[in-house]
Amino acid sequence: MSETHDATSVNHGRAGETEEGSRAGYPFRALEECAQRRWSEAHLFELGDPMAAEKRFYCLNMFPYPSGDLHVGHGRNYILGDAIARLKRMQGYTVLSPMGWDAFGLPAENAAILNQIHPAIWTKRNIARMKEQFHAWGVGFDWTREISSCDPEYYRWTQWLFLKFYEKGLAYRAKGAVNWCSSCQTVLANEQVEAGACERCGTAVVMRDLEQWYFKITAYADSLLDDLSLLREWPEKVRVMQANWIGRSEGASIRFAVAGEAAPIEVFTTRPDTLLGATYLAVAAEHPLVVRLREQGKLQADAEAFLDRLKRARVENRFAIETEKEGYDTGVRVTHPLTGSPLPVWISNYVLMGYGTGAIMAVPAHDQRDFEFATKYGIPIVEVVRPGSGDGFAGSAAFEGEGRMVNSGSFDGLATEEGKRAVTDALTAKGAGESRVNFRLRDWLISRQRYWGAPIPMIHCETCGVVPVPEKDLPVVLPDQVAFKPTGESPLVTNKAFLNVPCPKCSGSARRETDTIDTFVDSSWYFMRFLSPRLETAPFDSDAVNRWLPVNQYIGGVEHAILHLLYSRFIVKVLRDLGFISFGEPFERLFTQGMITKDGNKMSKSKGNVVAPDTLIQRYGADTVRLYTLFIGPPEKDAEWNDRGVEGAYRFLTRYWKMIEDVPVTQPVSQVAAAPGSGPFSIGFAATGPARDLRRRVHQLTQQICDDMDRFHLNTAVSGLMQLVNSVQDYLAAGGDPAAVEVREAAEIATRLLAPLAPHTAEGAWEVLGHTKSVALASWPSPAAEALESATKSLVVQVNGKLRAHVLVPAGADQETIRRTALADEKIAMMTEGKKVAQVIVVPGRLVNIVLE
RNA sequence: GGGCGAGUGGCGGAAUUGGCAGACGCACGGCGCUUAAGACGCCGUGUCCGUAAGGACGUGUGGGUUCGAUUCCCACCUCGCCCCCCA
Repeated sequence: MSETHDATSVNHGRAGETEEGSRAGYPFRALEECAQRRWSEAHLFELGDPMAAEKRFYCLNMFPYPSGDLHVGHGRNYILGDAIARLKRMQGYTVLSPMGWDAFGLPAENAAILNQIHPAIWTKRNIARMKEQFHAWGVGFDWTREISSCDPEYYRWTQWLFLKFYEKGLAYRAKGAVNWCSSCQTVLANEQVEAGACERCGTAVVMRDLEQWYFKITAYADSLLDDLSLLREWPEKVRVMQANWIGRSEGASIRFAVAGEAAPIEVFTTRPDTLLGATYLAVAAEHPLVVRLREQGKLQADAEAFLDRLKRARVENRFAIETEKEGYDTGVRVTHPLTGSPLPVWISNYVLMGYGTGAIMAVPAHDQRDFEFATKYGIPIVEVVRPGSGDGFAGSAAFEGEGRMVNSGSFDGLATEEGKRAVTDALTAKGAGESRVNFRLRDWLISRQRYWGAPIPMIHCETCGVVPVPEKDLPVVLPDQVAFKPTGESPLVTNKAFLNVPCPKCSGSARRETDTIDTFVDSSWYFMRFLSPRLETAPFDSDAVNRWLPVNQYIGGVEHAILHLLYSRFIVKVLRDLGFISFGEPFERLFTQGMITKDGNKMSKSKGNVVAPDTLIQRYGADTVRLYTLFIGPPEKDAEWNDRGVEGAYRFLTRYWKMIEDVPVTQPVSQVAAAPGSGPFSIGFAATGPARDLRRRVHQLTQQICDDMDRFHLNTAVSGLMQLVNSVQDYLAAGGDPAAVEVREAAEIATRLLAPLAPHTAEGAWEVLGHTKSVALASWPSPAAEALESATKSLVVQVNGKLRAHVLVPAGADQETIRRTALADEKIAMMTEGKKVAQVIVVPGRLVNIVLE
């Protein structure tokens, strides 16, 4: 800690030296420079040896994609995290608050294509710019631990992760349907598809089958779902979203034998009890049966036209509320597993290949979609469930409720739950099905035909097949020299030196995998790398990681509620099962902050409503921007930015600074109070009078602000601080003694409470108050019990629930005293005169309610 | 269609467990300071009636529970977000 610095530095230059000569204010610029120099010299934000820390707090903001300029909406995230980190530090924790860059990704590559600038240079430039902005905000990260996912020393371990997954059979290669733009000749992420068209060129996107790499996240579906219950300190909303995404449902798997085919059609249903009501099967256009029929030329000519139309419509209508159901009878017949009767197989657009098996048994009487389809195409409808009371299937709509089975032979009379079991048992006995749990979650497609990502560390050998790159050869370095113009293959194909390598197994000629790893993999483990960012022998130091994780507080946008947070949980679980770490969840407490809007819209460059922090910081100072950002509303909710509101925050800081300057410089209260033998009152706090009232008020507000901070109610913590400063001003305006020790104490408490929120100003104020150590390391205040004490208590008196009077009673008065005092009140006595009092409710410490008959 | 939120002054919002609705700030109005403007300071500011004292009403709508409801329950309306033919 630096103890020697120029104590007068912050007093130079009073306000007003900004562009607006008339503006009163405070010397925020000098304060910022002084405070930031001080933090940096003291290495305040640096963790040092992670194993040395006893009381630990890992506070993490989601690392950003370095897209360039940050706006005030981004700032909210980091200011919030910084405030929490600073709070925890003052509360005595050793805090780890690192920052890094999710630096691989598409925008860099698009910039390369558009502006002829290499993604690496573009990314580096943006990182430098954003780092400057973090500094300008006074956000304190441990920059000695900075990481960037596009550095070979980082992505080497992303590749290592891939190899470990591959070894355990959790990474595999398979054919899959992907979004394809025929004009750009490239695969698109779902996010890049806008209204069915390529976001860049507007060409209609089509689905195309490609060999892709997958991570087997479905193997962890159960534990990802079950462990959500351990995440008590996550927002309910996020847990629900993840549970829905995983989408567990119980039912049965049923196989229908296909006439003339060896492979049966397998369907999943949650209502096996309705099996006897099934009158047809429907399959998705991409279903293997359809593919097979096409290959064998068994489809009529009009079928091709139908499939083509479906495919196009699927893409175009992906955002439509409801699409008209369409079908095509394949002519194929399957056998009902229980009755043996033939059922037609239709292709329909309402069956999705991405869910279940891509085939359904259709029960028109008991599923609305099937009902609409059967009605349209004249397919028979058979009622098999009848409710105990109320209306069942009536012919105008499907009945989807529960009841007793009918028209189902020996199953008739069974209730829905019994029926499900009985039918499933019958199927199992025949070898035509069994009970089954189905998940909506699909395996994670991680290959990208893109340049700016970590190369998948695999080699394709003509003789040995797919061979992993040996661990010792990592990283597989991404070459600089490639052609960026999209061709349908990864740009890496264009670099022959990269592409052609000897096979690690047989040394024969082989080709590198040219796809890169989805950047979501990069960001699924970075929080562990921060503990040992330069380690060259492993992705992370297991001891340090086991000591510091799970992350105590994770902060980020709710838009990551599903993918990033689910993937991170998955990777952590796998690493635990592989024995690398000892914990199974990455983030103990999650906070998802709301968006900042402007004119009712999300801030974005395209909308032109971005509020840049730079000019605001220039004009009002970083602390004003920080304070307003926190004051704008509850951090978890969206909030509307209002430039006028910034003025209010500035005015407050100016008033606060004036208060600090007006406090006579004597010894700091904390030092006097720490003198031997001095009790709380021995340094001269008044026992009664305005100074006593001020002190009580200050400590009440301290209590409120401490609670608010702990509960993330930073908006009300700011308002509490405003009230604290106001109460000192009111005291002085009423003729209170500025030299009173209560004023000094208030100034000191206010400064420490302000330190996490407006750190530069608080740092300077602390110095003005005569302290030599940084306020960032001062102890967090707590209210003094004796300061909160009061001889009397004001209670509310209601008559019939309506506020009528206030009465003053001695603190701790018993119910009878309170009751008598209330009834004796002049106004209350008038109101109750001549009326019968039916009841008197006394809530000690709060109110009295007199109920008249 | 399903899930999750949210509806409080002119605006952002406050109200730990059911207990003084509108804290704090913005904006606005008045006054002071100023030649003036700005900045700053003081006062006022939910609606209606009233000169005032005071009173009535009031947290999306309707009902309920309660001595007491912004808070709990039921129904409805509106808005936002997410997943969307999930079998």
